Amino acid sequence: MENAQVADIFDEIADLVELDQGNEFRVRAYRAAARTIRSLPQRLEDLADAGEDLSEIPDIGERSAAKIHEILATGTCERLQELRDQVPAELTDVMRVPQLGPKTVMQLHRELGIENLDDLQAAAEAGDVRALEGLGEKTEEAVLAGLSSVRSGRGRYLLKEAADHVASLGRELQGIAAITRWGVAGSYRRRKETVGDLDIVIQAADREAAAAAIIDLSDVEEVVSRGRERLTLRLIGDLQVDVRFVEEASFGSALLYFTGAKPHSIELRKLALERGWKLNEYGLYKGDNRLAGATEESVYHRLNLPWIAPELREDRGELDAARAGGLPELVELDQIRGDLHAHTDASDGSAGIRAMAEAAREHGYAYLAITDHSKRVSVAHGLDDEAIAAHARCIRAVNEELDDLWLMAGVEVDILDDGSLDLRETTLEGLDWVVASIHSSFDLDERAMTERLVAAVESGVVHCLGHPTTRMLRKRDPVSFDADRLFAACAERGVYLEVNAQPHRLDLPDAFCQRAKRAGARFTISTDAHKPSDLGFMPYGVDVARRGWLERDDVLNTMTVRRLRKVLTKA
DNA sequence: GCCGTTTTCGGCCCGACTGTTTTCAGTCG
Repeated sequence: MENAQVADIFDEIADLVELDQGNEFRVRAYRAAARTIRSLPQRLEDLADAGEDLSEIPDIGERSAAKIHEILATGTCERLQELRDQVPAELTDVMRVPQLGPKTVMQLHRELGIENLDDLQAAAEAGDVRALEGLGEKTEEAVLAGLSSVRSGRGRYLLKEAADHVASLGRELQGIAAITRWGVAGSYRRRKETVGDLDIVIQAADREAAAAAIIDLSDVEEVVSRGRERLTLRLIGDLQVDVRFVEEASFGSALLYFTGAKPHSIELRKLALERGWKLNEYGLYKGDNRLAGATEESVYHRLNLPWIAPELREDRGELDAARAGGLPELVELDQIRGDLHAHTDASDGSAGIRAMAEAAREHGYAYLAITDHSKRVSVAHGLDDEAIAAHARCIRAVNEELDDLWLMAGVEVDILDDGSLDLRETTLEGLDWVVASIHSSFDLDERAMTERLVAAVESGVVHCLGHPTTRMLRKRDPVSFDADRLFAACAERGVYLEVNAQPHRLDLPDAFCQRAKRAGARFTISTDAHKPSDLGFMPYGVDVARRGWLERDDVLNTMTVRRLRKVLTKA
């Protein structure tokens, strides 16, 4: 069993305990355990088999260790079953309605018999919600609005969608005279693959004037709440924006606090407490005396830590690494020297070889791999052996005309159900660069899928595994495979794992990057461009890599063209 | 439920805002 599955069980217990008894500390303990389990470098199953004491793991005590053993042996645990008997499982959906926390949900359950979203909708429409003690008309309206938002599946936005909002909002904020300085915090700043809302920290000479001007912006649909410190808005399209006004001396501590992630902030506050200080969004305090706060660096520094990049702030080991002086030097966008996955109109792209090459030159790249689909992907007009060979001749002819760009003749070859490849070995051996990917039979069981992927890795003719989990954000779950086995195979055979930069893919996901790196694997970051402008997706791939702790040397396409040629010849 | 150079009990990060309230609980981040 994978760690992620064990972690899911702990998270479900946390959800149900929150409803059942509302002991927030116990809930937090279960969630901390789940988070730790997810980011554990080793498999729990292996540790258990080796007779390791699981309670030695941070955030895992005697009781959680016992539960893990039980889960590994039986696939579930008694505590979870008990909770499911006591609390209707669907109440956790009801908790996702904004404004409804555990207390209110249990009150609705007790007094109105509500067990799921449908019950809640009916009760709210009948006016039963407002009749309850402590609830009123406004709450009922908020519930109805929240229900439609939960049901429509809105709630999380792709990072790129959020970036588009930030760009337009930014242009408008720039024009407001009362605003001295602003910055986006939250999961957007941590470059998470999807974001729920935008957190913006604003320093303003005149808060009233700034707030009034912001409310007046054309994108704003509704003012959700408004106080002296905070302004919450809903934009057209439903994205929620939390604006926080801060003084100059607090700008850094506010940015730090609102960037999170929450567990990272809590750990920092504990470090302050250990020294008898207090950390909040206004600064780091010793009594009434502010020790730091104007910049993030000043706060980290007083806590005896180096500044930590936002992408790492997930409480996935970054604080221990920072204390030990072992933070990674994260890969940066300007270190990328080429793109190793791109399509043309020979398969399902929309531009010719030359147009793609031109676009790569505009990005300042030294190389671009043209990797059209193989025949199995018939909807994409995939190419057979003869067509691929002919296409490669075209690519090389164009390459002859270019003196500042290596246009690599490649392919994205399909991995068939049994792990064999969709083109002949001799065809693949004649190419500069071979990406192998899955585009069908996503529902094979873990064992079969692992065999399939490992077979491709061990074929000896593949350079890189394309979008390894094949997930589509908000649309398709990742396929299941034994990650440790696959990553070990990649490390051993020198096959690169692709971090696909398509905004709806972002695949390999960040947590897998971290694990694969520990296993000794290496990576590419590529856009999978289907038209020239798609080469601009590269920043999103770099974001994922940074969240996955990857450094320059982990990423093949940070190499100069000379080194790249050398490495590929050797392989 | 976890944790410990305040150590086996009694803590657990901290503040803003709203709604339904006469002093605060609940939710959110």
